[in-house]
Amino acid sequence: MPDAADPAPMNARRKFRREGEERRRQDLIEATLDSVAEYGLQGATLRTIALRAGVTAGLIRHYFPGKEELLQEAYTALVGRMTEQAKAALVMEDASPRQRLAAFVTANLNAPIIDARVFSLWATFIGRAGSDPTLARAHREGYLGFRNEVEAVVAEVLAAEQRKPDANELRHHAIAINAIIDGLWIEGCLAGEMFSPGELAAIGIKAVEAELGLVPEREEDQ
Amino acid sequence: MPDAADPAPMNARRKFRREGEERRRQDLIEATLDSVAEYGLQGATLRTIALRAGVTAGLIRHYFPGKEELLQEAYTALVGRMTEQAKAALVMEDASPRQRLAAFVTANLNAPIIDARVFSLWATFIGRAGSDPTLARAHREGYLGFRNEVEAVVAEVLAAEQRKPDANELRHHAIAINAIIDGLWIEGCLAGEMFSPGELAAIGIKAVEAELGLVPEREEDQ
DNA sequence: GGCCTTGTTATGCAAGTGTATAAATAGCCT
DNA sequence: AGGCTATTTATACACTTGCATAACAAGGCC
Repeated sequence: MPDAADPAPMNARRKFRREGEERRRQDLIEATLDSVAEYGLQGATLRTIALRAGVTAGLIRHYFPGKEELLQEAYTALVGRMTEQAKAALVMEDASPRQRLAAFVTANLNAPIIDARVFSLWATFIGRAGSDPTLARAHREGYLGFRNEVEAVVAEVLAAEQRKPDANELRHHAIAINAIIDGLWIEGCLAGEMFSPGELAAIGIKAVEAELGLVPEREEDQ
Repeated sequence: MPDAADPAPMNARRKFRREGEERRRQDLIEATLDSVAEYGLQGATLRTIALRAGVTAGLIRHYFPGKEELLQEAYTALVGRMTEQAKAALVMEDASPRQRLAAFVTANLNAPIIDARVFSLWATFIGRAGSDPTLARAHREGYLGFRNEVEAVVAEVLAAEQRKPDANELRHHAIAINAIIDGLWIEGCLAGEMFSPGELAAIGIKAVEAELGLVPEREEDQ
């Protein structure tokens, strides 16, 4: 599509800038995620991605062996970002284990983790995990990492309450809490406008504390 | 392109049987779901679907205006089947509300609802809900129907315990329980072999009863 | 400034896509 | 049994897709 009203030679070769390698790869990956989120895997063609990245399709092959690899790298980048953000909420200094757990739940049930675009991406990719071992492994690792984090905090919380759960108990708590967070995350991503701000987090904290058998805090302590 | 050296008529027209209309549509929808589950939306081409259904691609156009409509009908059929199965566990005569709730949780966390194929389908379609209003509405309706069922049972359970929750309390319980079931469902579908049989259901029941503040039953009562 | 490397564009191609249309035949009706 | 009709197959087509290759020019280097 040449620009119609242009005095300069119509079939002039497109101007371009040379970006650094890392920058270009990053841009291409981001454009890929955008395209997948918006149009799905089928709509994310090399041309669409290139258009979004502001380059022409051929360039992609300069940075990636093929489309498959681009998609895999994009997915890896996505899960990396997700788990990183999620875990970031756990590094609170001088906070009680219980507060850290609550903060963790809250962080996972608000923006930017509750986000329709990220959810769309997650669902699109995870739907292929059943038949794509690469995706399956990427997910498995992310999931187990997340659950281990949960299990660690749970152990701290219970220890602070003088309770000594055995390994299986701990595992079950982690699985359940993980499920609560995942389930609420999905609900929030898919139908965010059905919940008032902070409502999901409040529901999540109450559910998690009930699961652990923690006695509700008094109003003024919160 | 006639085959020159062949005595028998190589290019004989393929034999076929005429199936009833409803049967054919059903077969085509099933073949579509199979194809999507196995190859994803991009891999589910008309030819792939037709091959799986044992017909040729052209026939699809005889039953559906286009691929788009076929996919939508397939998704509608899927969510219909899912919610139907889920709710079926609730129609237990002469069982206490608490037993019915437990049965509901158990049913949702075992085969055939815990199923990698169904999950793959769900994820693939739901990933497009963000940009496809038709899919979004189909999901929304299924989700709300499910949550209303949950809310109804929860109300019965609490009533049986002489507790009178207000509307908001009830809603929050339903949202949390829905999340627990969804989250465990995902974990089971994605990594079923990580859990022993019945383990997810046990975790789910405990979590749900904790959420509702039900006191654990004594061993011999279970 | 003029070259040289290589990031980038442009063009081409074979395979596959959804859709349209024509040809055939299965199976019901009389 | 034989014709009719609508289901089904077969073929064609325009278009898109991922990938390959050639032409080009941006920007560092001397």
